[in-house]
Amino acid sequence: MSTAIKTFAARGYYGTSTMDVATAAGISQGYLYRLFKDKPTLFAALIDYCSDRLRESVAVAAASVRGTDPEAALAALTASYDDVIADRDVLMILLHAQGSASEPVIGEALRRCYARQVEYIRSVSGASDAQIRRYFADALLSNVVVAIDADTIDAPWARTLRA
Amino acid sequence: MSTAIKTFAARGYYGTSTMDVATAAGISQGYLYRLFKDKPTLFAALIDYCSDRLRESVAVAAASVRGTDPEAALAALTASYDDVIADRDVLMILLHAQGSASEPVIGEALRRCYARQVEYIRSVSGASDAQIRRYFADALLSNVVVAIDADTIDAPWARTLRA
DNA sequence: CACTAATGAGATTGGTTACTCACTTACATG
DNA sequence: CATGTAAGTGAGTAACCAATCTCATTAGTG
Repeated sequence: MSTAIKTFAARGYYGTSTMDVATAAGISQGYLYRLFKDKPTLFAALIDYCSDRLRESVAVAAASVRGTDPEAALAALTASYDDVIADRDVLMILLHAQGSASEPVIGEALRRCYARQVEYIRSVSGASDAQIRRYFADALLSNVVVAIDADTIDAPWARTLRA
Repeated sequence: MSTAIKTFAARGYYGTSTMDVATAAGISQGYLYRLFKDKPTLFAALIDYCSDRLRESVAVAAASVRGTDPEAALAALTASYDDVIADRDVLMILLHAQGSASEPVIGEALRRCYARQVEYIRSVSGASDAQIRRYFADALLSNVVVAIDADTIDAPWARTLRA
């Protein structure tokens, strides 16, 4: 499962063949189709997996700030998000998923992921709509910074985009 | 050029064949390879085109707020950004490009686009790093909302994500 | 031991892909 | 008219892809 994520993370849904995934996972392509109905279903399963990882991370961070005000709680969640995307794979899957959302099964999985995340964050932080929106906006900017390697570039524009 | 954008916008770099693009543009696939060296070069050209569109849009909005304070200027720019992504194609190209940034030619084009945009916005608005970062974070959230069709969904999480 | 179900590999199929190339048309300019 | 060249085509090729089908191995059960 995590090998599949690594594989898809590199070149996305369309850019990765089922053979690539099977080889990386050390199984035959045929067996892959016994484990998953088809390619969209496989990719959607990876999104669900990433969704779980994100939720776990939020849960851990939320436990340590129970009872504080929403603003401080969100700050802690943002910090934990930066931890999750540090390994770059979960992040890239979500990023690629956005581009493959026209595939129905994938689009649904992605919307499920966002829905879950928004409501969970709302419930543990008690934040307002505007605050939650800011949280996601910051997270998405972090995504892009990592995706385009702006975090390793020493230029004014890159320094501006990262905090 | 704009037909190529429409085509790639639907399924991204890896999900769109050069044949798809040629057919949509009403030319033969062979001629496409006379116009562009190879597939990555073609896609990078589209990114440059989108970069130009974005810059134009910023230029127009900036002209009408010359001399005001940075905060108000940025607000105007954000509004103009929402106009640009209204047609959804430019937006989708940029979104897909993030997922194809591992392709060297594409990654470079994308970084060029961001660099240009950041510095241009800085120069016309005089905004601080933090303000510029907020501008981009908001823009990226708008991107995602459109990409996952959250703007047409009537659910609490979707309403939270859009302003 | 015999029977069955799960787990796995390999070959195959029908279709698509990026990219090339030999060839034509149209339009110049001397 | 001749000659050069830009604009354009259609048929290829070799590789690759998702998906399925067949066959071998293992494990468990009675």
